[in-house]
Amino acid sequence: MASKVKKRTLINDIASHLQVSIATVSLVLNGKAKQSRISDAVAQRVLAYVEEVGYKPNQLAKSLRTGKTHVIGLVVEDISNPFFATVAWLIEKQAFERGYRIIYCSTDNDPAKTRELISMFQERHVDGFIIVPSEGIEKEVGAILREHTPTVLFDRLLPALPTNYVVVDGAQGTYAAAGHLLEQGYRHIAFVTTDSQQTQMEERLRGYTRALHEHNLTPLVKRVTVTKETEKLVADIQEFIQHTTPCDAIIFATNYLTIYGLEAINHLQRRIPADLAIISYDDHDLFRLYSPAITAIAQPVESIAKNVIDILLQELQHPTEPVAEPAYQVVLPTELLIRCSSLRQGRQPE
Amino acid sequence: MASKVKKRTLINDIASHLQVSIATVSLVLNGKAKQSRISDAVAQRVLAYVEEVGYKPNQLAKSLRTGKTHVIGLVVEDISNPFFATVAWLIEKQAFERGYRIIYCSTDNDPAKTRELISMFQERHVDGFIIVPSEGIEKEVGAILREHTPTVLFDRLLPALPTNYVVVDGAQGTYAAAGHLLEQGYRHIAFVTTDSQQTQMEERLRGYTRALHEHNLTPLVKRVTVTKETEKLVADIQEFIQHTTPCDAIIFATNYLTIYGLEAINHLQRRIPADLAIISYDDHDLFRLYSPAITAIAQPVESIAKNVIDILLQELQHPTEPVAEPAYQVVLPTELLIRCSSLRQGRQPE
DNA sequence: ATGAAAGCGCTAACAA
DNA sequence: TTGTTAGCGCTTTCAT
Repeated sequence: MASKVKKRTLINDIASHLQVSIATVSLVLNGKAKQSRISDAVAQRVLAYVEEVGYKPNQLAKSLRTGKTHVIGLVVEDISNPFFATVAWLIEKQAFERGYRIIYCSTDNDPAKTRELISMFQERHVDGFIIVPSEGIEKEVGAILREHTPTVLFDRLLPALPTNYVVVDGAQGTYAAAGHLLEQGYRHIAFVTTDSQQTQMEERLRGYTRALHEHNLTPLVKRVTVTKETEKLVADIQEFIQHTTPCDAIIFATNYLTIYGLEAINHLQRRIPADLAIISYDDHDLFRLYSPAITAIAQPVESIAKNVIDILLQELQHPTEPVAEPAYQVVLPTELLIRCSSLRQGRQPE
Repeated sequence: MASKVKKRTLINDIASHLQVSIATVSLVLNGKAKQSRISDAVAQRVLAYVEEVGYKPNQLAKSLRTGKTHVIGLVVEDISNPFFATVAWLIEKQAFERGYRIIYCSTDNDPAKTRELISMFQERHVDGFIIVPSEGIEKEVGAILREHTPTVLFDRLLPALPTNYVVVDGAQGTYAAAGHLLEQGYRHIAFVTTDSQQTQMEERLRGYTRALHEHNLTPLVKRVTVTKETEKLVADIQEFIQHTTPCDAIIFATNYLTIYGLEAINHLQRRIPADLAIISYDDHDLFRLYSPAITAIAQPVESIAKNVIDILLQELQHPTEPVAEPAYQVVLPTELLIRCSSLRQGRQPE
């Protein structure tokens, strides 16, 4: 032994120093002094000494023993997307206050990576899951459910699975957005979405389509193939805009599609909203700042986070009997934030 | 017992099913079959059965026994900042490939929260730390060092502590930026920074100041108080711009300061770069997209991530003797990405 | 080449 | 009221 490493304090050290048994120490530390009728005097001495030496129980050992880690696994699509970052942050904050820790990871919407992450979280024995499910992971989520690990999905759901979830009424959002554009006099409204079949994307498309049909207009839908090569995405959108005539307005189905769309529109030198009106599903700091400011269908991030964590903690504390019908399925409304990008020339928001 | 929960497979189940001892199973699973001279036949049978039933060792028990968790704690200032998000993502990717998991948390630059997070990571027995230190946590980091837990700081360092670190030469970055503005003929160049005393912020200020002094110009420095209320920040910058005359160029010391600055400039209806040239320390997707595109002092994110993880894994695998001089202290260069916001009218980048 | 057994640090049932 | 002790699931030494 080259250098003597300072040994960490153990529960044993506490007990022997104080001349009490380790059970006493453990009980006091876990707030069970009263119910085990340990004298206040002893309890005080234990607490004081623990504080003094800064003793921290080994969570690994504790978790192994109790089967509880007080850790929640949060699996989102992309933690660098402001929407997920904000929701994750709010969830973390509230969970922390109630004694739970969050560990999060991004799936990049890749089913294989999602599977790997779920598996890793299971190995680490998370007490519960919060998942933004990518396509094709019904089996894995089903397995979690079967083990009765409390789980809440958000942003989108898996129709085949009876789970708790918190989602947003995207159809209502795009329906309102299209309605707003129609009211402004736009008639050739396109919708740019991804090639994903996920529920939230299909809902957004549905709201748009319904609005157009009600006005006897033909939907103009572009499904972009999602890829890491952003240049390809931009080029794809650019080509769509160029070849779609007439087209005087576009609703983008996600905030990043809007960003690529703005780049495409810049390349084409079209003016917003003079040549082309723009609305983004999901807001972004950039949209407030952009000139002109971009109209957005905002999602209620605080409410999403609050519902998700409330449901999960409820399940964690009072596990529901595994019945066919999950107890909590929440659908929240969006809010249309009208800014300059969707207004006829000369008009002002509000 | 209302419902029988399907028991998870244990190493015991594997051993007894295969009629071998648990030691054999463990050895095979940990790749020590050869060195323990276990027959290939047995090893194969074990592997096959483990695969078949999908057995996963309990990491909690494993870690408790070995003292290794194969988890690295990553403590950054704000995971929703694209700079940290990108570096974190790159670090995670490389760590994952080498069998390590990352758990990350944001400090919001709050020393109390930082302490809490470090403490939580220690309780969870992370094998190593990657830390973006907020001010006033020398004591905590010192304690980690004393326990010989491998640690790397990045983005900024703690001058009082002999640690491994990976930082960027911010002074060189702002010096070059100021030089570029001077070359473009700007003479009244301001510098907007925060009230933080952290090394990276001081370095950035130093580079700017040196450039101006070399040209016998007076530095115009604004230190903004960082706050959650973004309106206050914007108003603060706006007031500074309004009351600083003459002023024909500004270097912002962080990307978010630039974003607030742009909002302030919009309010004031100043044109970029006709009325005011702009350069941002640290790039951002938005800056490429903005009209006009914003010149930025870009940090080498890939290189930062690679250096950080290489150093940490090196220490994890071959712990250096705790000597006074830490082995790895890396300073990386920045790159000035010249875009339209810093060019005299009519000129084009490149 | 394989098995028995001693812990890692903690909790909680049971004894005293 | 407090102490003793049997595990939680795994790794690894040592004996066979």
